[in-house]
Amino acid sequence: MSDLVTRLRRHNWRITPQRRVIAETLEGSHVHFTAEQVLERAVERMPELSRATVYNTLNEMVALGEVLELALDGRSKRYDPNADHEHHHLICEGCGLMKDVHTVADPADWLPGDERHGFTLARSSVTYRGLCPDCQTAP
Amino acid sequence: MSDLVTRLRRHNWRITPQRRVIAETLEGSHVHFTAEQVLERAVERMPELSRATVYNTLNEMVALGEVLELALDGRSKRYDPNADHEHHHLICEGCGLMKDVHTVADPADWLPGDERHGFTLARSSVTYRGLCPDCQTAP
DNA sequence: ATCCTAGCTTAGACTGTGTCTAAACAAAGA
DNA sequence: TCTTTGTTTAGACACAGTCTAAGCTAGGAT
Repeated sequence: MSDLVTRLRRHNWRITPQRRVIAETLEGSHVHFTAEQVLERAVERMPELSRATVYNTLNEMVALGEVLELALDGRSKRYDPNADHEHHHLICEGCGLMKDVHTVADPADWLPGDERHGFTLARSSVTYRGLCPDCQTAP
Repeated sequence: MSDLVTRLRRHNWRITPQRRVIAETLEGSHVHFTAEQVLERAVERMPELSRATVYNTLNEMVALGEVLELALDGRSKRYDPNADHEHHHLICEGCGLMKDVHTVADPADWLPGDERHGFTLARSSVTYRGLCPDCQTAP
């Protein structure tokens, strides 16, 4: 049973068969898929599923606050089902591998008041880039 | 005289009239333009400038390490001429306004060793999101 | 059970952003 | 001047994502 589906249901959001397949596909992997990758995998379980439904559904899950939308490379967006845990991302510049990581404190604490320009801060995210163990040895 | 042009020249990179106009357009503003915005403004000074040259030139300046490419919203990339100063970004979720900010320490210090998964860290960037003073009062 | 309505899904057209290609052009050195 | 190398150009192309109009489905009202 998908935990994401449970969270989505709490919003009184109809869980149609299509939406269930999409949510389970997203959550079933430990990497963060693009919309096309979600479509590709979800279609294996529901061949008539359309591209538009995948895009619509991902956008709605983001709007509900249960999925994070990551725009990290300027190519395609990636979707992260762990919106309920504060975390950040570590990306390999060689192969694109992405891992969730946790910092020792809230990044907002490192932004002094005179650097806030009167903004109210809602959220902060840190992106770390480097080379994963595989890409260090075989560049 | 554009400081970015000076930095670019150090790479033995030919400063053609087109490249100069593009670099000066980028640096002349305190906001971070998209490629299309650079084109739009640069064309006012050099009407025959082509779109391809703007994209090529921006990509080359990024490859030289003198301009940062920001992929923050999944729509278009933005280009930041201040690649020589370590800084981060504060974005208004209302109007999209983006400001450069400085943290009190290196974000890499906040990622403990057991969260690095064997990666070598090259760079870190923090994105703060919230509402700017204008958008707080007039949402 | 049937009908109605609201919302969901679909295929495909469309848009925006960026890349590629082939040809014309410019500059520097022999 | 001629050649070589690198730059610029217009337009075709590719990819990611959105929109539209039509059909479909589920659930409530009768």
